[in-house]
Amino acid sequence: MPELPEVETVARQLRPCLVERTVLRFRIHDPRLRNGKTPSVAGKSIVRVTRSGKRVLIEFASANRTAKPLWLAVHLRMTGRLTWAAESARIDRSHLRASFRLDRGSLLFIDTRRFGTFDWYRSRERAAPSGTDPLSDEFTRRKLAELTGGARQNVKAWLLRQDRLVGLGNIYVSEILHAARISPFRIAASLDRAELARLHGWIRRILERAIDNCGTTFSDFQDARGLEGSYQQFLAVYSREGQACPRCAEPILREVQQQRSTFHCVGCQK
DNA sequence: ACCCTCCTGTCA
DNA sequence: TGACAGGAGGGT
Repeated sequence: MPELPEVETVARQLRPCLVERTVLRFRIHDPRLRNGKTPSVAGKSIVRVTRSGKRVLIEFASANRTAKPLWLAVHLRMTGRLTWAAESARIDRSHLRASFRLDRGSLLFIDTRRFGTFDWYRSRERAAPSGTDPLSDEFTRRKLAELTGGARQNVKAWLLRQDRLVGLGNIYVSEILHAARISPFRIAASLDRAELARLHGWIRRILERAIDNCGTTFSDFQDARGLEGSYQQFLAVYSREGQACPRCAEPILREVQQQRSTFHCVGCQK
Protein backbone atom coordinates (compact mmCIF):
# COMPACT_ATOMS: atom_id res chain seq x y z
CA MET A 1 0.00 0.00 0.00
CA PRO A 2 2.46 2.59 0.99
CA GLU A 3 3.85 4.75 -1.75
CA LEU A 4 6.18 7.71 -1.31
CA PRO A 5 3.79 9.96 0.66
CA GLU A 6 2.86 7.23 3.13
CA VAL A 7 6.49 6.22 3.67
CA GLU A 8 7.56 9.85 4.05
CA THR A 9 4.78 10.35 6.61
CA VAL A 10 5.94 7.37 8.64
CA ALA A 11 9.60 8.42 8.51
CA ARG A 12 8.79 11.97 9.62
CA GLN A 13 6.65 10.76 12.49
CA LEU A 14 9.15 8.19 13.68
CA ARG A 15 12.10 10.61 13.62
CA PRO A 16 11.36 12.43 16.90
CA CYS A 17 10.40 9.16 18.59
CA LEU A 18 13.53 7.26 17.62
CA VAL A 19 16.48 9.58 17.13
CA GLU A 20 19.00 9.51 19.97
CA ARG A 21 17.29 6.56 21.58
CA THR A 22 19.16 3.37 22.35
CA VAL A 23 18.00 -0.06 21.27
CA LEU A 24 17.64 -2.31 24.29
CA ARG A 25 16.44 -5.32 22.39
CA PHE A 26 15.56 -6.37 18.84
CA ARG A 27 13.17 -9.28 18.44
CA ILE A 28 11.85 -11.11 15.42
CA HIS A 29 8.43 -12.44 16.32
CA ASP A 30 7.78 -14.12 12.99
CA PRO A 31 10.46 -16.47 11.71
CA ARG A 32 9.04 -15.97 8.23
CA LEU A 33 9.86 -12.26 8.26
CA ARG A 34 11.80 -11.49 5.10
CA ASN A 35 14.91 -10.33 6.87
CA GLY A 36 18.50 -10.34 5.72
CA LYS A 37 21.22 -11.55 8.03
CA THR A 38 20.48 -9.94 11.37
CA PRO A 39 23.39 -8.04 12.84
CA SER A 40 23.57 -7.32 16.52
CA VAL A 41 21.78 -4.05 17.06
CA ALA A 42 21.20 -4.08 20.81
CA GLY A 43 23.14 -1.30 22.53
CA LYS A 44 23.31 0.81 19.39
CA SER A 45 21.59 4.15 19.18
CA ILE A 46 19.51 5.57 16.35
CA VAL A 47 21.07 8.57 14.67
CA ARG A 48 18.80 9.18 11.67
CA VAL A 49 15.44 8.15 10.25
CA THR A 50 14.93 8.97 6.58
CA ARG A 51 13.08 7.82 3.50
CA SER A 52 14.85 6.12 0.64
CA GLY A 53 12.45 5.52 -2.24
CA LYS A 54 9.59 3.57 -0.71
CA ARG A 55 11.73 2.36 2.18
CA VAL A 56 12.18 3.74 5.67
CA LEU A 57 15.88 3.97 6.42
CA ILE A 58 17.07 3.80 10.02
CA GLU A 59 20.71 4.51 10.80
CA PHE A 60 22.27 3.05 13.91
CA ALA A 61 25.59 3.91 15.56
CA SER A 62 27.38 2.04 18.29
CA ALA A 63 27.30 3.84 21.60
CA ASN A 64 31.05 4.47 21.65
CA ARG A 65 31.14 5.16 17.88
CA THR A 66 33.97 2.69 17.40
CA ALA A 67 32.05 0.09 15.45
CA LYS A 68 30.82 0.84 11.96
CA PRO A 69 27.38 2.35 11.54
CA LEU A 70 24.52 0.21 10.39
CA TRP A 71 21.51 0.93 8.20
CA LEU A 72 18.19 -0.86 8.19
CA ALA A 73 15.86 -0.38 5.21
CA VAL A 74 12.27 -1.39 5.91
CA HIS A 75 10.03 -1.91 2.91
CA LEU A 76 6.37 -1.94 3.90
CA ARG A 77 5.19 -3.49 0.61
CA MET A 78 1.40 -3.91 0.78
CA THR A 79 0.38 -4.05 4.43
CA GLY A 80 3.48 -3.29 6.49
CA ARG A 81 3.26 -0.76 9.30
CA LEU A 82 5.85 0.81 11.52
CA THR A 83 4.20 1.94 14.72
CA TRP A 84 5.63 3.80 17.66
CA ALA A 85 4.26 2.38 20.90
CA ALA A 86 4.96 4.53 23.93
CA GLU A 87 5.48 2.67 27.17
CA SER A 88 1.88 2.86 28.29
CA ALA A 89 0.26 2.45 24.88
CA ARG A 90 -1.97 -0.52 24.26
CA ILE A 91 -1.55 -1.66 20.70
CA ASP A 92 -3.08 -4.59 18.89
CA ARG A 93 -0.13 -6.92 18.45
CA SER A 94 -1.68 -9.29 15.95
CA HIS A 95 0.56 -9.72 12.92
CA LEU A 96 3.50 -8.36 14.89
CA ARG A 97 6.59 -9.48 12.95
CA ALA A 98 9.46 -7.64 14.66
CA SER A 99 10.03 -5.11 17.42
CA PHE A 100 12.71 -2.81 18.79
CA ARG A 101 12.55 -2.08 22.47
CA LEU A 102 13.94 1.39 23.17
CA ASP A 103 14.33 3.54 26.26
CA ARG A 104 10.77 4.76 26.51
CA GLY A 105 8.75 2.69 24.12
CA SER A 106 8.90 0.27 21.24
CA LEU A 107 9.02 0.39 17.47
CA LEU A 108 6.72 -2.31 16.13
CA PHE A 109 6.67 -3.79 12.66
CA ILE A 110 3.21 -5.17 11.92
CA ASP A 111 2.44 -6.78 8.57
CA THR A 112 -0.61 -8.92 7.82
CA ARG A 113 0.44 -10.16 4.42
CA ARG A 114 4.12 -10.68 5.30
CA PHE A 115 5.39 -9.08 2.10
CA GLY A 116 7.41 -6.48 3.98
CA THR A 117 11.19 -6.75 4.04
CA PHE A 118 14.09 -5.82 6.30
CA ASP A 119 17.48 -5.28 4.67
CA TRP A 120 20.60 -4.41 6.65
CA TYR A 121 23.53 -2.49 5.19
CA ARG A 122 27.00 -1.40 6.26
CA SER A 123 27.02 1.67 4.04
CA ARG A 124 24.46 4.25 3.09
CA GLU A 125 25.32 3.98 -0.58
CA ARG A 126 24.34 0.35 -0.69
CA ALA A 127 21.00 1.17 0.91
CA ALA A 128 20.21 3.89 -1.63
CA PRO A 129 17.86 3.15 -4.53
CA SER A 130 19.00 3.60 -8.13
CA GLY A 131 16.09 5.76 -9.29
CA THR A 132 15.64 9.52 -8.98
CA ASP A 133 13.60 10.81 -6.07
CA PRO A 134 10.80 12.98 -7.47
CA LEU A 135 11.00 15.36 -4.50
CA SER A 136 14.73 15.94 -4.86
CA ASP A 137 16.34 18.91 -6.62
CA GLU A 138 17.66 16.45 -9.14
CA PHE A 139 14.16 15.89 -10.45
CA THR A 140 13.77 18.64 -13.05
CA ARG A 141 11.74 18.77 -16.24
CA ARG A 142 14.93 18.17 -18.12
CA LYS A 143 15.66 15.11 -15.99
CA LEU A 144 12.20 13.70 -16.65
CA ALA A 145 12.67 14.25 -20.39
CA GLU A 146 16.04 12.51 -20.23
CA LEU A 147 14.65 9.56 -18.35
CA THR A 148 11.63 9.04 -20.58
CA GLY A 149 13.62 9.49 -23.79
CA GLY A 150 13.60 6.22 -25.69
CA ALA A 151 11.21 4.48 -23.25
CA ARG A 152 8.93 2.25 -25.33
CA GLN A 153 6.66 1.33 -22.40
CA ASN A 154 3.32 2.93 -21.73
CA VAL A 155 3.62 5.82 -19.34
CA LYS A 156 1.66 4.05 -16.58
CA ALA A 157 4.11 1.15 -16.48
CA TRP A 158 7.05 3.49 -16.86
CA LEU A 159 6.06 5.62 -13.86
CA LEU A 160 5.86 2.50 -11.71
CA ARG A 161 9.47 1.56 -12.50
CA GLN A 162 11.50 2.12 -9.38
CA ASP A 163 14.79 2.08 -11.28
CA ARG A 164 13.81 5.34 -13.02
CA LEU A 165 11.72 7.34 -10.56
CA VAL A 166 11.30 6.06 -7.04
CA GLY A 167 8.23 6.22 -4.90
CA LEU A 168 5.26 6.17 -7.26
CA GLY A 169 2.74 3.37 -6.95
CA ASN A 170 -0.61 2.38 -8.34
CA ILE A 171 -2.75 5.04 -6.66
CA TYR A 172 -0.65 8.11 -7.31
CA VAL A 173 0.19 7.14 -10.88
CA SER A 174 -3.51 7.10 -11.78
CA GLU A 175 -4.04 10.39 -9.99
CA ILE A 176 -1.00 12.09 -11.53
CA LEU A 177 -1.83 11.04 -15.09
CA HIS A 178 -5.39 12.24 -14.66
CA ALA A 179 -4.27 15.59 -13.30
CA ALA A 180 -1.78 15.92 -16.17
CA ARG A 181 -4.47 14.94 -18.72
CA ILE A 182 -2.30 12.18 -20.15
CA SER A 183 -3.65 8.77 -21.11
CA PRO A 184 -1.99 5.91 -19.20
CA PHE A 185 -1.67 4.07 -22.53
CA ARG A 186 0.63 6.65 -24.13
CA ILE A 187 4.16 5.50 -24.89
CA ALA A 188 6.43 7.29 -22.43
CA ALA A 189 8.88 8.50 -25.08
CA SER A 190 6.04 10.02 -27.14
CA LEU A 191 5.18 12.70 -24.61
CA ASP A 192 5.84 16.19 -25.94
CA ARG A 193 7.39 19.08 -24.09
CA ALA A 194 4.11 20.47 -22.77
CA GLU A 195 2.94 17.06 -21.59
CA LEU A 196 6.23 16.40 -19.83
CA ALA A 197 5.98 19.78 -18.14
CA ARG A 198 2.49 18.96 -16.87
CA LEU A 199 3.56 15.51 -15.77
CA HIS A 200 6.57 16.87 -13.90
CA GLY A 201 4.46 19.51 -12.17
CA TRP A 202 1.73 17.14 -11.11
CA ILE A 203 4.09 14.49 -9.82
CA ARG A 204 5.49 17.10 -7.46
CA ARG A 205 2.20 18.72 -6.53
CA ILE A 206 0.29 15.53 -5.88
CA LEU A 207 3.04 13.92 -3.83
CA GLU A 208 3.47 17.07 -1.75
CA ARG A 209 -0.25 17.46 -1.20
CA ALA A 210 -0.52 13.80 -0.21
CA ILE A 211 2.31 14.23 2.31
CA ASP A 212 0.52 17.28 3.71
CA ASN A 213 -2.43 14.92 4.27
CA CYS A 214 -0.37 12.14 5.87
CA GLY A 215 -0.93 9.94 2.83
CA THR A 216 -3.89 7.97 1.53
CA THR A 217 -5.72 5.33 3.49
CA PHE A 218 -7.47 3.19 0.93
CA SER A 219 -7.98 0.27 3.29
CA ASP A 220 -5.03 -0.62 5.51
CA PHE A 221 -2.64 2.26 5.80
CA GLN A 222 -1.92 3.63 9.24
CA ASP A 223 0.84 6.06 10.01
CA ALA A 224 3.35 5.71 12.83
CA ARG A 225 0.75 6.98 15.31
CA GLY A 226 -1.80 4.43 14.18
CA LEU A 227 -3.89 7.06 12.39
CA GLU A 228 -5.25 7.05 8.86
CA GLY A 229 -4.17 9.43 6.12
CA SER A 230 -6.63 11.86 4.59
CA TYR A 231 -5.60 12.24 0.95
CA GLN A 232 -8.30 9.74 -0.10
CA GLN A 233 -10.78 12.61 0.01
CA PHE A 234 -8.92 14.16 -2.94
CA LEU A 235 -8.74 11.08 -5.16
CA ALA A 236 -10.18 11.99 -8.54
CA VAL A 237 -10.07 8.62 -10.29
CA TYR A 238 -8.51 5.85 -8.20
CA SER A 239 -11.11 3.28 -7.19
CA ARG A 240 -13.87 5.42 -8.69
CA GLU A 241 -14.88 3.28 -11.64
CA GLY A 242 -18.18 4.41 -13.14
CA GLN A 243 -18.28 7.67 -11.23
CA ALA A 244 -18.23 11.00 -13.01
CA CYS A 245 -14.84 12.51 -13.76
CA PRO A 246 -14.56 15.61 -11.57
CA ARG A 247 -13.15 17.53 -14.53
CA CYS A 248 -15.35 16.54 -17.46
CA ALA A 249 -18.08 14.31 -15.96
CA GLU A 250 -17.35 11.36 -18.26
CA PRO A 251 -17.54 8.05 -16.40
CA ILE A 252 -14.20 6.90 -15.03
CA LEU A 253 -12.91 3.65 -16.49
CA ARG A 254 -11.01 0.86 -14.80
CA GLU A 255 -8.70 -1.11 -17.07
CA VAL A 256 -5.99 -3.62 -16.34
CA GLN A 257 -2.45 -2.79 -17.41
CA GLN A 258 0.45 -5.04 -16.43
CA GLN A 259 -1.95 -7.02 -14.23
CA ARG A 260 -2.84 -3.95 -12.19
CA SER A 261 -5.85 -1.68 -12.19
CA THR A 262 -5.55 1.67 -13.89
CA PHE A 263 -8.28 4.27 -13.40
CA HIS A 264 -8.60 6.99 -16.00
CA CYS A 265 -10.95 9.23 -17.92
CA VAL A 266 -11.14 8.99 -21.71
CA GLY A 267 -12.91 12.34 -21.79
CA CYS A 268 -9.91 14.34 -20.65
CA GLN A 269 -6.84 12.11 -20.74
CA LYS A 270 -5.37 12.03 -24.25
C1' DA B 1 3.68 -8.27 -23.43
C1' DC B 2 1.91 -11.99 -20.69
C1' DC B 3 2.05 -15.29 -16.76
C1' DC B 4 2.90 -16.52 -11.81
C1' DT B 5 4.56 -16.16 -6.90
C1' DC B 6 4.89 -14.41 -2.10
C1' DC B 7 0.41 -13.88 1.94
C1' DT B 8 -3.93 -12.66 4.37
C1' DG B 9 -8.17 -10.36 4.52
C1' DT B 10 -12.37 -8.25 2.74
C1' DC B 11 -16.14 -7.54 -0.20
C1' DA B 12 -19.71 -8.39 -3.89
C1' DT C 1 -16.64 -18.56 -3.81
C1' DG C 2 -13.89 -15.76 -6.52
C1' DA C 3 -12.02 -11.27 -7.43
C1' DC C 4 -9.15 -8.04 -5.77
C1' DA C 5 -5.81 -5.30 -2.80
C1' DG C 6 -0.82 0.98 -1.85
C1' DG C 7 4.59 -3.99 -4.13
C1' DA C 8 7.98 -6.35 -6.44
C1' DG C 9 10.51 -10.22 -8.33
C1' DG C 10 10.65 -14.12 -11.11
C1' DG C 11 9.67 -16.72 -15.56
C1' DT C 12 8.40 -17.31 -20.65
